[in-house]
Amino acid sequence: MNKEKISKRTAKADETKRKIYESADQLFKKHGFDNVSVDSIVEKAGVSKGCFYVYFDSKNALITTLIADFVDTIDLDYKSYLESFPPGTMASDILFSFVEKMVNTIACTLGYDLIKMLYEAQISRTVNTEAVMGYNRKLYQVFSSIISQGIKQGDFRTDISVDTITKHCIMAMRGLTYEWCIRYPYFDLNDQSLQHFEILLNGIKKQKAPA
Amino acid sequence: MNKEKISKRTAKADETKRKIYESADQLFKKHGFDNVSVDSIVEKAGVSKGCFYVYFDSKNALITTLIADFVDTIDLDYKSYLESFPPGTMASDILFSFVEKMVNTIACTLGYDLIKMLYEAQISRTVNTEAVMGYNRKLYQVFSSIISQGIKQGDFRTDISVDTITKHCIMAMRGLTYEWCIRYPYFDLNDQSLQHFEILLNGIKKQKAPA
DNA sequence: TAAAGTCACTAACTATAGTCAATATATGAT
DNA sequence: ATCATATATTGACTATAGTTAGTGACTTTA
Repeated sequence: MNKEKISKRTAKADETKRKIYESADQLFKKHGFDNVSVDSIVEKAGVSKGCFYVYFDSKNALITTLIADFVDTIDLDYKSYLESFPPGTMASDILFSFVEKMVNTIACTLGYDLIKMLYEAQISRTVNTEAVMGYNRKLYQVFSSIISQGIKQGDFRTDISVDTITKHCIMAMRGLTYEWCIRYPYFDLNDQSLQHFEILLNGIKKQKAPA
Repeated sequence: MNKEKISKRTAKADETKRKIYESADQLFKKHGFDNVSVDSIVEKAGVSKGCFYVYFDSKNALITTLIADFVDTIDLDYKSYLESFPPGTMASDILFSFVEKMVNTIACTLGYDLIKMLYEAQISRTVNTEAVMGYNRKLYQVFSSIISQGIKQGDFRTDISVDTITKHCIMAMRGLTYEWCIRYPYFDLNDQSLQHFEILLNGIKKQKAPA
């Protein structure tokens, strides 16, 4: 009976959750993830600590929610970037451009602190990062369509499924990003990613007809 | 004047450090990294908490020391494994066997808990993991010699340096391991690694003479 | 509209990593 | 032997994430 009802009570609850979320967002942007405590978030939001844990399972969970919301925007941007290529463009060219686009987003738009936090959250597994690593993430569709195109153009191998190649590519990108995180700032994500994908792409392309 | 002197004092200090190290090792093996507090370690070792922080910078630092010690043993094992191949074996065959060997070591000998802890420690960067990720790690030499052999045998590309290929291979292995950590247990490290290296190796091999 | 029930919220609590000023003890010089 | 110095060690302290029993406000039901 009490489903979907916007009562005075639920309205207040939504407002409380929003206040916590906004306060955290502002504090994180100002001081960085590592320098903001739950205490400072709830103080700014004007609620108690226990209240925080009603709406978020953990500090990491809140951070991951923030990131997941961002990822959604990012993936939409990726999608429109992909659609900006004129039909008939070689898939391998698109792939390289797209890798550069991703690298730029990771290193510049999102930035080291945020990405490091996300990768830490992912591996600590104290929080559900499905939105970022789930195979239904829009990013997989974007990659998938590039690979499909390469196969249609007769340039890519056909003995491995589109789905499999897609997963290996995204895993490689994640691996590169992890390496960037642990070696920062002594690792040029752009150079290394392009070099790595040159090798990987070479392994995905159909071999030239043997003699 | 007081360098390298084994006095009653330094002997006791060494003994104290060893006690902490051993106590931690035993407790970690028994309860897992996540379920052992610094308090419980110092209690078992019979020293104070402050004393712990004289010998180890953090709990993570102690864990990483334990892991680094283990890694040393592992790398020696890798080296002797490599030397067990008869001269003239194809480098690409060695590479695949070696990947399987590494996967087995990671998943079975070391195990999920330990690897997850290491990867968390690496990315949190609250501790120096040079021993594991430093380019002077023995593992790089082992990989390097496989790649060199492939080039000598005329099977691998020569337009990228041995050093570069080595780094990309190890980074790929690290990426696979990271993926295993975040998707455990729904990710078959063995299958995925072999499949991934099939692609990567394909990209490293010299193309068959074009028609 | 009054009682019963549900839900948002509080604040004091625990657990645990890490710090630091004070203390105890070994060593070296006179 | 005695004192001064260096160093190993202590334990009470802070900081911070997360828990929980309790309270009061809102909603439903009779």
